[in-house]
Formats: sequence, structure tokens, C-alpha cells
Amino acid sequence: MTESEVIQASRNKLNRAIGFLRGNKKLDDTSRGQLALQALHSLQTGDYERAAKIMEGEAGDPVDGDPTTAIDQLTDTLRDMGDRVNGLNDQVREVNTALDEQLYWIPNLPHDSVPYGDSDEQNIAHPHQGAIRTFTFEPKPHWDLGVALDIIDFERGVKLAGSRAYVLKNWGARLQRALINLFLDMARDHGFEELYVPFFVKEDMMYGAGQFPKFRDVVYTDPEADIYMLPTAEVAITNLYRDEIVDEAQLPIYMVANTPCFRREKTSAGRDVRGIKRVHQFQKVELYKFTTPETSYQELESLVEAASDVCRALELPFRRLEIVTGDLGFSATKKYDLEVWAPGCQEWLEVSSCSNTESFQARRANIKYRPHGSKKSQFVHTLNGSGLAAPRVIIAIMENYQQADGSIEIPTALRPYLGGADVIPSK
RNA sequence: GGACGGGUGGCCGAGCGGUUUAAGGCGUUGGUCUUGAAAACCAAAGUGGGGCUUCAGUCUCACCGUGGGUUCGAAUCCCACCCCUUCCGCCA
Repeated sequence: MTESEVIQASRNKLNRAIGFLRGNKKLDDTSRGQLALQALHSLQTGDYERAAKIMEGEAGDPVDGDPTTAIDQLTDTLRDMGDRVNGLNDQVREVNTALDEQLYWIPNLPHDSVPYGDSDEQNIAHPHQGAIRTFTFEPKPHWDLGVALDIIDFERGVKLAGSRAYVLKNWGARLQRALINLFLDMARDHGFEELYVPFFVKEDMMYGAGQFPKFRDVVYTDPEADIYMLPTAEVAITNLYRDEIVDEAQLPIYMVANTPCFRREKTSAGRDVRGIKRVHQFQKVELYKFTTPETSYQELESLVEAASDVCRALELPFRRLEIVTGDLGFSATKKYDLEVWAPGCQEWLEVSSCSNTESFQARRANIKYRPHGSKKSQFVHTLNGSGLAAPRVIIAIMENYQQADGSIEIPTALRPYLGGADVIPSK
């Protein structure tokens, strides 16, 4: 016990005892004063147990003194004890607050299986899956295709909302809607439960998901309300079971949500300014798992596979990237990215990022489960992965499926979502 | 946005300054009984932190929406805030 707890324990006993003494109807004022006097004497010699017992009626040795003021002196002594406890507690609180502020800045530790590396340049690219298309013409970047087909309107997007804003039109908007439905349907096939969540959350939720305090400058906020726009649905889903203890039989829990994601992208001003690769608002379908510690790494593998299946369904060439220690980010113990090839802008585009955070988020959001037969609850493990981010998939489809006449073929898997259409016609 | 009422364990619900160790009920778990079940009866059980321990336990602090305050002592009194019911207003 800490010092303040020791004092508090005595206070609790004495407060109860003095209440008993006050309300003891068997006593007259004189004998009550005499007991108080004896209790006071014990208190002054440091014997709190005895003082409490005397007040509860156990006779002690008679002592000299003024019985009429004894109870007042007792309460004075107890007040002093209370002041002392409060003083100590204030000190403890101050230290704890300062400590927490520091601890929130400490990132998660990499898992043993994560390869060592200083930066994203050392990330390990697995062999790509799916054929990389060859073209009989020079494939165009999506920003040219989008304007030519009148399916992305950059100028009017900027007019509405400033830099990095865009408007999807006609087939562009429909394509995104079709993609999201495909993503969600495939997630459901993999056992994920679909959610519709608030697009903004309270500040605590940002801490719970590990976004705050480090990435505070990335999110949009209403400074007058305690409200922050989601940079990813992960924040909302993580906190669904905040301060709860889930039954082990419920685990693993799979959830999926389609939300817009809002990001200031302040840190990367000047990068990727063309097109819709890096924007302030985009649609993303997020896959999320709550698991036991024993299964979280195999769940990470199946999570990456679930995301990979979407790339396969769309017949896009993609590869898995194994993230090295130096590029892990703040919350993850292990992470895989999925990249699809975009022949127009000639680069691999990150369309998914799948992480195990182990108990990192669960600790912050206080999400526990009770193992079978155990009295003690413990933290769950949480995993998140995109499945997938819409704009970059739109880029990949436009650039991979473009044809010599400027039209874009629609991937087979998407056609049922677009009334059976097989092509976005050129203008 | 205005008015009223209210937030208590897994759920319902009592308590409204000191024997609260939070009543009672429902539900849960174990046991008795039973061929098995039901019923009945008996028993157990909140969450988190910390300390001892022979790992069966045991002691202790905190927790009754949140944060302050009053008091020797707060679930109970006061203030602020949040949330919910109902009614009114507004609105897709």
C-alpha cells in the first residue's frame, strides 16, 4: 500500500467509528465524551485500531481531560488526516499525468519476425501476382484519362474545396460506388460484419486508436466541439468495444466499414500533387479484427489474403510488401502493404496496409476479454487492414484497363455492379 | 433550442448523510434431488490497482453518468457538464 492508502484505510475505519459513536443512542453526552476522550488518547499515541474500537463501544482506561471538547478534537484530527491524504493524492496525480503524457508518445515494438531495416527503401517486395499488361500504345496517367473521359473533374473540385480536391462524375462516381459494393460484399464473404459508423469521434477515441497525440496535425477538427473527423474507419471500429470485456467465445470478431477518410496531408505538401493518389478526402473500406493473443499473427496473414483477394478479383497486378522495422509506423508490431501496378504513372500504388497492433490499441481503448476458466481478464489483440482504398484502385483500373481508343474496359467482377456494362466509352 | 423526469452491478430496481459489507428480484455458474430435464432447495459470483501468500486464498485502496465542491464521513447534499425518456419547437 502507498502512504496515502495506509492513511486512508485508517480514516475509513475512524470515520465509520465516529459515526457510530455519534449515533449510539445507548450513551448519554457524558459517557460519549468520556469515550471520545479515550479514543483521542489512543489516536495521539498512534493506535488507530484501538481508537476505532473505543468509539464503537469497547471500554478503555479512563483518561484525564475535558469530555465536552473531545469530539471536536477528534474531528479536527480526522480533518488533518484528510488534508494529508488529499495532498499526497494531488502529488501522485500530478506525476501520473506527466508520465502518461510521455507514455502516449512511445510507439509499439516490432514483432520478432519483422525484418530489420532503416527506411521504406528496405521494405521487402514479394513477387507480384497477376500479369503486368503490355500495351501497343503509350499508357496514359489517370489524370489525363479522367479529364478526357469527363469522369474526374479536378478544376471544379479545387473551385469547391481547394487544393487536392476532386469531383468524380458519371462513370467515375459510378465506378467508385461499384467498387465499394464489391469490397463490402467480398468482406462479407470472408465473415466480416458490416458497420455504418460516425465519421467523427471524440478526442478520447483518437487516443484509443493511437492517432493522438502524435498525429494530431493530420486530422480535421471542430475546435468548438470535442469532435475529430476520421482519418480512417479504424479509429471508430477500434473504440466500438472501448471499456468492455468481451466473451472469449465471441472472438475473433471481424468487422468492416466503408467511410470517407479525412487527412490534412500537411506533412507531405508538394508530393504526389497530380491526380487522386494523395487527397484530403477519400473513400475506404476498412477491415478490422479483434482476436485473442494466440491467434493474432495467423489472423494477420488471413487479413492480408482477404485484401489480396480483392486485387485478384479485379485482375490487377499486385504485390505484397513486408514492412521493415524502420517503416513500421507508430501502432503496428507487424505490417504488410499491398501495392498495385499503375502503368500510366509507372509506379506501385499502396492500396492496402494491414497491421497487427497486438494489445497496443486495446490497452489505450481498454478492450479486454476473459479467457475460458480464468478469473482474470486480459487485453485483446486488434488488427486493421484496408480492403481497399477507393481512389488508388480507381487509378489502377483506369490505367490498367485503358484501351487504344481511349475507352476503359470494366473488370469482369465489377460488371454486375454497373448494370452489366463492359466499357467506359471514350468521348 | 425550451420544459419535466431520470442515469446505481450482466439486466431490472431499492437506497437519498454514518451497521451499505450497495437490499430485493431476474439472469448466470456450481451443487442437492431426478433415468434425464424442469421445478424446488442450497451455494457462488462486480471492475480495476496494490500488498502478503503455503497459489487454496487473504488484506487493502478506488469505483453508484463525468468533473469539481461541502463534510470528520457522500451513491445520498451543492455546482457544472455529458447522456437518456417524454412533451414542445426546428429539420432530411
